[in-house]
Amino acid sequence: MYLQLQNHLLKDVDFNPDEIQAFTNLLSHLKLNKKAVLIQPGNTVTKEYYVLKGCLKAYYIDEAGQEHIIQFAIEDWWISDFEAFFNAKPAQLYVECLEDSEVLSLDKLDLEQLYQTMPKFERFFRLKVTKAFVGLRNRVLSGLQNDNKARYEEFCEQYPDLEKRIPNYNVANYLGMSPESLSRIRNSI
Amino acid sequence: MYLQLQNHLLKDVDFNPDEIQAFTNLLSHLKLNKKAVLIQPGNTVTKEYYVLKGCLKAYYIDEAGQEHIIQFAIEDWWISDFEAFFNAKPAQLYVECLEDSEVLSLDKLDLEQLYQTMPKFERFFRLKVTKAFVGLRNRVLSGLQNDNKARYEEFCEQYPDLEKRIPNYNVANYLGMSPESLSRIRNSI
DNA sequence: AGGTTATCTTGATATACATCAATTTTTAAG
DNA sequence: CTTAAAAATTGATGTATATCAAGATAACCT
Repeated sequence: MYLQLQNHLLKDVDFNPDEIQAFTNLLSHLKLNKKAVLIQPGNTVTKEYYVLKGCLKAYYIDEAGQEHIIQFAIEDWWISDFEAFFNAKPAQLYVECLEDSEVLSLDKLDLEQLYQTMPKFERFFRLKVTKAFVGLRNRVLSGLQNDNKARYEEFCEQYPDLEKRIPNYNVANYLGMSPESLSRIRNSI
Repeated sequence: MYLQLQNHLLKDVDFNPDEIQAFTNLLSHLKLNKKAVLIQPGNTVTKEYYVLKGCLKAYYIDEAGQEHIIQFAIEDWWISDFEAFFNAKPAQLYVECLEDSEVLSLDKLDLEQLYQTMPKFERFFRLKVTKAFVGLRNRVLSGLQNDNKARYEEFCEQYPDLEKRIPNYNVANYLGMSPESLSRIRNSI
């Protein structure tokens, strides 16, 4: 049984074994290859994904064909097209594996039911979204405040594990700069 | 009794009158003048604020003395230094009135207790944070994707009321551009 | 291993936008 | 109303960083 997930759950809320069991019962285990696509624009997004192993990215492709990475996810992170998931809209994002990965998928309807029977999960996910919200707020702030170099250094401090695992041009994209610029920055450090 | 707030609450969750009453009892009504400061860096942030009337901004001042606006709030919005509020850290932001305003303040401890007795409020604020999260995610995306002009146009579409009420240089700041650039953009439309 | 594709680097050029400085317009205050 | 302060405009200049192009490494596949 997913010890990793159990620790993840208990970090924020003290669930009892029954609750953890109930939650675990809702999950499906998926094994995915690198480059596998979990979500595509237009899809109905009924799942969010907890990463057991591997690395994924969520990104948007604009009208000009440019990719924009909104989120990475490694072990212990959740990923989805959250706007689509929360608001039952068609997906706007791709969610794709950057490495061979294993994830647990959680269905929205199952989750809604769980909220009714076990409100502690409402708390759990409120706390989760709150953290994600604060993280995004700091990303916005970093974008307003820092130049490319400072933003990159901040990224390395904040996500040292990510920086090592992810192709450089993906990091550049996430930070809103060209791969060439990132290369020059790395060279100058 | 705050009809405005009542509608705000009922938009997302169907509270009964008792629940609304219980919630309302926790709130304090504040009247504030333009330029009044609700939160300053270093403060312990125990409150979040619901805007009945008026307009406020939350902003960060960096080491270089530069202001960076993270959030505006007008009628029906919530504002605070949410990172400090949620994580019980010292404030990093200022929260300040751009107009004479009236707000309702909600204390964190009271809210925590309310969550225990009436879990529907946990749901309400989960939904609130979720919306805020999605909004920020779109702000990040807009920053990655658009140039100054496109970002400004998007802002005007999304917050037509704000655009009219707020000094131009505040809008520019929020969008991460210079007031001069915004002026030229406005002239070119 | 050897070849093919993906990723990273480096230099030259272009450009969006910031910054600086001065003026005009608008708003506020006595 | 008058004057001062705040906000917006306009032009001239500078700079960070994108883009384009080509070559060098590194990773991947059969």
